[in-house]
This record gives sequence, structure tokens and C-alpha cells, in this order.
Amino acid sequence: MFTPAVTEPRHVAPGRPELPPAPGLPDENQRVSRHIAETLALLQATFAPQRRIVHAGDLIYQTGERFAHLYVLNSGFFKLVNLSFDGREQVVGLKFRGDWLGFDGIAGGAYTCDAVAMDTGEVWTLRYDQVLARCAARPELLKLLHEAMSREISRERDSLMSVCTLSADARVADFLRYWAESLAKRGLRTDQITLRMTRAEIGNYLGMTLETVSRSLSRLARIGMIEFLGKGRREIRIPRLDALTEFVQRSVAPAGVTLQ
Amino acid sequence: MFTPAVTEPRHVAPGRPELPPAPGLPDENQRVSRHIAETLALLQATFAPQRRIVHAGDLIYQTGERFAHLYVLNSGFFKLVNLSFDGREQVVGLKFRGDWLGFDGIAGGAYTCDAVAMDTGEVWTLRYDQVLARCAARPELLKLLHEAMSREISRERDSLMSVCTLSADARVADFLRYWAESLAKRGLRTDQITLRMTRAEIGNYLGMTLETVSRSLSRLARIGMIEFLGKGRREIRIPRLDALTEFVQRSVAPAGVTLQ
DNA sequence: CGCCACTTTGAATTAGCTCAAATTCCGTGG
DNA sequence: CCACGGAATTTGAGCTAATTCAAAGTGGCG
Repeated sequence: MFTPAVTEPRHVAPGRPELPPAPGLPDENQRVSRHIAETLALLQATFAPQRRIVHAGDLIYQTGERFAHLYVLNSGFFKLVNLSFDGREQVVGLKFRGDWLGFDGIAGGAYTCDAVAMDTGEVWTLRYDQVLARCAARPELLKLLHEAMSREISRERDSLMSVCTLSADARVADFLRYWAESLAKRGLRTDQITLRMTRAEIGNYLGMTLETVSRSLSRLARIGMIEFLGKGRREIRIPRLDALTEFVQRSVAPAGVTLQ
Repeated sequence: MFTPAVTEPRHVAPGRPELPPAPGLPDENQRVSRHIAETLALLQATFAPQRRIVHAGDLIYQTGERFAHLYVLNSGFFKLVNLSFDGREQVVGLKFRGDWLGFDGIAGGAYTCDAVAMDTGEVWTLRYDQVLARCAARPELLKLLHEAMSREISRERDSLMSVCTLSADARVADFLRYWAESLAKRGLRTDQITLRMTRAEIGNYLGMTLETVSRSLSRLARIGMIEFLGKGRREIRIPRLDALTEFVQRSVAPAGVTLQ
């Protein structure tokens, strides 16, 4: 399915800069974790934001609702669901502690997706006009805001790439890797993770059916990439996170292709 | 392939707000066109930015390059190509006059994709630190910036939804609709458009092979949704833009499903 | 004019979908 | 405490949309 994007010879071969270090390294995770904690502390100090406890299924905001607030997640797990006006629903993003919600509403004055809690959590509400006002005086706050938006843009591109270039098994593996990595960056244990989503939700997010998700998970378990814990097959152990990454990469370069 | 994102009953049925008016209306297009012109004028006046003429294949920036600039497109057609470090390439965005480039670099201090010109065009270069500095004094400039980032986020979600929920034919139709609409919003003619991309590039962007793109285009032509002009089947006439939209929606609700 | 990249189309293959059935799990109420 | 019912999951079998592989056609450009 993978079609090279650029057919003419790349004219950049000589000058391509070194890529930044791959994410997922322990110290990188620590850095992110600290960064999130500092961000939340700063927001807390600057805004003393309204805190709201949400439960699974609660809506933070919904499509078409007038935009006025940004939200920052202090805890919990959230999904963003796009609705097209012909009735399609699409999970377009997953959000965790430290993430911002609501950027999609800025441009059009109304939110363009539903933000739904997938578990109990705490959401901080910030008035956008207030955020802007405080940003004027505090460049470090504006920096935070822009970084969050920038990260969201990059992350969504990665999602698109995953959906467009990976097989079903690799997509599921990549999803698990992403989920575990997101936990790791927030200082949570990753050897034993609880999927907060049904197979149907995962399938929707990854562009495949729930049966395919189930089969892929079974296959990943069979080859030892994951183990099911507990009884309801929502608890998963990932013995070696880097093995998942390797699995994704192997599935991209099928034959005995050795690079370099 | 479409899996509902939310399986439990939505608890939002009563209060769901009206969706904003569908895009693509003539006056909406005019509004956007004017907005783009004003934006460019403002940037011109504020920054007197360095202008650079680019040609097909030129790189504006590339993955891993240190972030320092944002770019605004005055003319031309551009693609954003994500590179994964296992060698996959993915077209993750298309950019036109008035669009900004480079947001992806803010978070990590380095760009995370390649920005490539697909045709001759003019790019304005803005130093990010300068943008921030001027934003402090001019709220309207900051508003522009945030709206551009927000639009990019929403647009990418739409891409993901398209790839995840539509058949190959519908995806190609939706791509043509998006392209034509983007031209319309910039005051360009849309009855007769020139695809700046090869079938391979389109296929990469849409998550399908070049052969499938070719077949889909042939089918769309056979049923009269498009016509090929010229000889080298890059020139396309779209007799009725709204027919394309209908085609996409029909393909989503296959049987004689009448809503309401 | 001839090469090379792009495109189209066909034929065979396959990954993932659809449909179906069995199983497990969990909350609820008796 | 246990029985029950609905939701989620798994697995199988057959099917289909899209892929892969192949070949031929076309056009632009040096």
C-alpha cells in the first residue's frame, strides 16, 4: 500500500541534517514528565483554573459548540471524535495528562469535534481570552501554548502516516507503542497497561474493523509481543516496548532488507 | 471499514448545537479570499518579509532542520512530506496561497517534515522570534497565527477521517473536492483545474496505490463526475462541484438510506 | 526523434471486511 | 449469593475491494 511520496530523485541527499534522537528513551520520558508537571504548576499559579472532575463518557465540549475555552488535562484519558455532517464518526486523537484540548475551535469560533472522557479524570478550564491576555505579559506562557499546538500538529501527521503506510498488525502494534509511550512520558507504569478503549474504538481510530483489531491483538500475543493479563482482555503486558517498535519497522521492510 | 467511534448511547442528543454552515458556499469563499488578502497585506506591512521564488521540487525546509522561521505562501502549491526513520514517506498536507508553513518545528526546535514546492511560487520568510515580538504589541497578528494553527489541526483531522472512513473512489472524489474548494477560496477558477501531483503522490496522500488512483479517476470520469481535458490527463474539469460532495456522501450511506 | 517518467488497464492475489456463531465478562436484580 | 442479560470479544468462513505484478500506451522534453 505504501507509495513513495517523491518520485523524482531527492535533491537533498547531501545536506539532510541528523534526525533528532528517537523518542522513548528513559531520560527523554523524564524530561517530558517534568515539563508536564511544570506546565501544570505554571497554569495553576497563573490562572487558578476551575477544576472539573469528569467520568467516562462525559463530554468536555462538542462539535458546533461556541468556542471560548481551552482545557488542560490534569488526569484521565480522553478521545477526540470528529463528526462529519454525513454521519461518520472518527476518533482523531487521544489525550492524556498535560495535554490541551480545544485548539480546533479557535479558527472557526466553534469546536469541530467532540472531546470525550474515557475514564475518571480532572480537567482544568481556561478562558481563551484570559489566556491571551496573560500571554502578552508572559512569553513563557505563549511558548507553552504554541508548543502544545505544534505537538498536536506533528502528532496528527504521525497518525495519518501510520494509517496510510502500515498493515493492520503494525498499526495495532504502533498504537500500543504510542499508548505505552504516552504513559511512560507521564511517569506511569508501562509494563502493565489498561486499554481504556473497546476494540471498536481502537478500530475506528486506526481505520480498521473491530474484528481486525481483535485478530491483530491475538497475533501479537501469539508471537509474544504482548501478553493478556486479567480476565477481560483489556489488561495488557508489554514485555519489551522496543520489540514493538522493531516489529513495526520489520513489517515495513518485509524481506531481508538490511539498510546501509 | 467504518466502525462507529462511540458504542454506548450518546448522552448529548438533546443539546447538540447546530453545526456551522457547510463550507464551499460562494460567499464563504469570497470571505476567505478577502481574509487571505488582508492577512498577506498585514504581514507585508508588519514584516516586509524576505520573498523567495521557488520552483517545483524546491525545499522550503526539511526534516530535522533547526527551527527558526515560519513561512507564508503568497503563491504556488506545496506539499508537506513526513519521513519516518524507518524510511517511510507520507504526504501529510497540501498548502496554498495564504497558508503558513513550519508550525511543526515549534515544539521540538526542529522541523518534523519536508516542505516541498510543487510548482513555481513565492514564499515569504518570517523569523519566529520576530513574529512573537510583534505579536505582543498586535493582538490581531497573534489571532491570525492561532487561527492558522487551529485550521491546520482541523484540516488534518479531516484528512484522517477521509482516509479512515471512505472507499478509494470516495477518497479520490473528496480529494478533488478539497483541491477545487481550496482554489475557490483563493479566487481561482475551479471548473478547470490542473493537478500538480502525480498519481503516485495522490495515492500516497490518500493511502492507496497509484493504480487505484488511476482507476478511481477513470471511474469518476466514466460516471461524469469529472472530465479529462488536454492530453496528459492532469487537466480536469469538474462540471458540478456539489455533485462530488454528493458522491462522497452517497458512498458513505450505501443503500437507500434516507436520513430523518 | 527518442528516451523516460507517467498513466492506464488487465489478471491474479490477498489483506482485511462482512457475516455469523460461540464465549466471556460484568453489572443488576432477585 | 447466584441467575440473567447485554455488551464486548474471539474466531471461523467466505467474499470483495484494493493490491501486486505485468504490459502497453502516452506525452513532455532535451
